[in-house]
Amino acid sequence: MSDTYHHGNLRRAILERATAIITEQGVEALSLRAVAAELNVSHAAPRHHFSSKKALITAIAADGFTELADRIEQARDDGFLGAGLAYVAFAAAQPAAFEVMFTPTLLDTEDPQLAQAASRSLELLRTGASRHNGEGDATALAGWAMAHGLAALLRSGGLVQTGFLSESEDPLVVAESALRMLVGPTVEH
Amino acid sequence: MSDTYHHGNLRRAILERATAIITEQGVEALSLRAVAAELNVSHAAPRHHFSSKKALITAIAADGFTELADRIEQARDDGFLGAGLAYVAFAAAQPAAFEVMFTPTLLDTEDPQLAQAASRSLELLRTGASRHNGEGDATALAGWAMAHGLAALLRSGGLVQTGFLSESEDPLVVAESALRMLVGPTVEH
DNA sequence: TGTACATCAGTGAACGCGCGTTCACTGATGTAC
DNA sequence: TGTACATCAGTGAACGCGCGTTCACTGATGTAC
Repeated sequence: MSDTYHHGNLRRAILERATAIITEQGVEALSLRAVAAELNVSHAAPRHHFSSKKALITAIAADGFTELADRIEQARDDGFLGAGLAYVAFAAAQPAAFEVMFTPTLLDTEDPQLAQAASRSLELLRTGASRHNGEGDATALAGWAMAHGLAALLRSGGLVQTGFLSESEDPLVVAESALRMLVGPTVEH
Repeated sequence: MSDTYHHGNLRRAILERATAIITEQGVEALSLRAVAAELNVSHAAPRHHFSSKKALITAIAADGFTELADRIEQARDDGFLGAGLAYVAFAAAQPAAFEVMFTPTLLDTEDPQLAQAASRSLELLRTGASRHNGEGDATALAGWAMAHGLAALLRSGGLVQTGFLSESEDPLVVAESALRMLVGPTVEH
């Protein structure tokens, strides 16, 4: 594979390397040239797949929103709690995408793929949150905020650093008990 | 002031310009040279006040944590709700600092000023949240997460864009009702 | 089955640019005597 | 009050670097006939 002229799946490989760099060193550290170099490909090669750096980041965000939507959809039977946990689990699994998805200065917000994926997942978040327990938008908003906050603080290391969460605790368990405070002790489904 | 050789308070001026740039265009757009140029000062001048770009960002974060701590302290009589609202209000007032405070890749985490300011405000967050209503760490964690999530989503425009929040609504009112869900209908203080 | 050709995916040299950093310097300020 | 001097805060030229982008190119692939 590495000795052929054509890479085979350079587009996917670029997305994966870029994601890894963002995860490890943050978006500021991302450069097209570094990605190309790590893939042993000329620095002009990525241009056939992404017309600019912003386009690459936008694609990462769009993929992220798609995966997030899929996860929420899969958790739809678990209503509010399911949606919230799916959100936190997604952020933990895809920290790079999460970092980039909510930073509009990095994105081409006009991009139709991104716009569609984003609105699909936010729509699911909204309806999925209230479907099974008749909660209103206020609860959905509170749940989104809490899930988002948990995800962001987990990513930044804030929770562990302050001792709110010990290394050994499962973030999802903590997330569940936090989210439960919003819907009361009622047993769901 | 602009016609003297000495600027007078270049350090403060740099912090302010840098903060404005981050607020308007994100951290990625920040450069020492651009800040110096906007202040009509040679590009080497900032070095007398900040030894590197990271040091500048670290100073912004440290100032941010100090202001956050002050705000939480002032709201201490309002317990959990006060701390949460102070947090959201701070993020709304100082979006640049907020953006930078929880992105460790941008910071010199060894910096003693930063470390001290950060731990002071997180300590206040923790104790302030539980002081007046005997809530445990679980509620404090949930409150922090919710406040952080609200702040982040307000900053990214996510809440308005998805229609969860209309342009005319006061974010703090929304934040209060969301935070209240965590402590129940009980009237405080 | 074999040839011609269009298309796609890569190369590698070159560009200009803005960046952070270094350096020897100079002007302004404050203090000791 | 005046002079000498240390210190501080700025200047401006120069550095090397990595970046995104452009361009003419070439190798590989797939399809029409």
